[in-house]
Amino acid sequence: MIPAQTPEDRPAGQARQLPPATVSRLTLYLRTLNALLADGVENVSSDALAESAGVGSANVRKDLSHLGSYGTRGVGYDVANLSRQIAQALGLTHEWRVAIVGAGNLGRALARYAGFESRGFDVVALLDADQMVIGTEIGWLRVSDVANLESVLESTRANMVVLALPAQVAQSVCDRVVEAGVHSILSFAPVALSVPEHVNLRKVDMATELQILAYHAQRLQEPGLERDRPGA
Amino acid sequence: MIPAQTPEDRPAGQARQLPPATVSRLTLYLRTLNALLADGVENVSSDALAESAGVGSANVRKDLSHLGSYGTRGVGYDVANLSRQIAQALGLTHEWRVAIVGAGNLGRALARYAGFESRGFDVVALLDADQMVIGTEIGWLRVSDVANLESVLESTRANMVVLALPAQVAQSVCDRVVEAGVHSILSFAPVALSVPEHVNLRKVDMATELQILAYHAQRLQEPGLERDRPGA
DNA sequence: AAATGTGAATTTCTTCACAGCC
DNA sequence: GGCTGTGAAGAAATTCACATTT
Repeated sequence: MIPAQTPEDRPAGQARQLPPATVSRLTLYLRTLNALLADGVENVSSDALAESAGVGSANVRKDLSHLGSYGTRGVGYDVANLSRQIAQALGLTHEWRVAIVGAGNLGRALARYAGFESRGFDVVALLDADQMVIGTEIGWLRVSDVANLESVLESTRANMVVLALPAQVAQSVCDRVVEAGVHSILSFAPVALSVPEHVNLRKVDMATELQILAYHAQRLQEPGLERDRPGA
Repeated sequence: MIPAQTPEDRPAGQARQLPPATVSRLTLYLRTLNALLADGVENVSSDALAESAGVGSANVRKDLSHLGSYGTRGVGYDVANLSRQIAQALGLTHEWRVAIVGAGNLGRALARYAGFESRGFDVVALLDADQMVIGTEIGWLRVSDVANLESVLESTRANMVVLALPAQVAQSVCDRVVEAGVHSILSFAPVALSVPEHVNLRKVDMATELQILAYHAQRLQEPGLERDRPGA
């Protein structure tokens, strides 16, 4: 009978489900907005945002329109307000406590990465399986034994986990993390992990990125070598 | 008008431009195939590949069909052959020499990351601006002075560059890299870089990934407006 | 005049479903 | 029977273009 909810229905600022492509671009806009904010800039156009994110301006406007109408025609967007709206839509007003599993080269680099702290992500634990590493201090954290994963997650109330460990052990640690009730996982392990439906898993894979570059590079590099037909 | 050219036109093994989404999945299939190869498995079905890459099997078949018909109906794909075909399509038969700029935590982690070497990417140089770090050995490499970027890129014949440096200096180093003739760049700097048309730039951004996780986590966590209570 | 917000058109990507081959 | 390869259908994302507002 009554439609579930018309757009005007929802409390201002409470967007319904955003398209995935939009979500990832919103993070880019947010970064630009925060830089502008630091510079004291008050207004920004969709064109300027598009430029700094490397997308089209119509795309920016459509993305932002999913959050509501926060722009002013003829003027642009208020930097401070839009930054706030995006942060809220992305859930960055919550407190996120991140545990990093794996204190190898990558895990250590991540633990010290200033970008996390400055964006509202608190690194609350660093764990490893190597007895030589457990107990040492890295950054301002003491490395915990991954054998105690469950209790560390609980005592630190971590609600996100970053996996920075070898492919061989990634799945089993991942299972324990899920079992322990953490449902947001970012994996750097070069392997596909399987998780239950309700778990959010994202992957970052550096070798994959290089391979994609290789594909494009190769195609530029041999423009017409063995091509029977020159040009289009 | 006459269609440009039919698929049968192209020399076997010389694929036409692949859709971007396909390229990134091919890297996943390749990883699985190489693992199977190491295990001595000879055949694999699109279903099995789909499972290990976390996509649908029709998607796998469509992706692979862009390379040509390398499967056998009723049987599946020959692991060794398919691995070779994908590697070739991705341009991994070339020799890729990677220079890493920035020997901070992340740069060091990348320099030691075994995943690169094992996938045909040769890390040939590591550069930094810090006099305390220049000249020290990390992994197999001696850290060079980024002031000599151009000559290092030339002498090592690097054809890819990984940027692992702070946002403030990323653009200027990026410009020098492009000017020096390297057209494939993977950036870990949390900033949008602008490059000429013909340069391939990819970005990996850890803070962005966490923000996307935060968005999804928040939605699960939100005390449902019209959501069922998560009790099951 | 300037720039947003948005339906409509377009392109790209995914999924379906089944013919064809082993 | 089992599994690939692929047109056709469907869904998602992007781009266009312009009415609308300041």
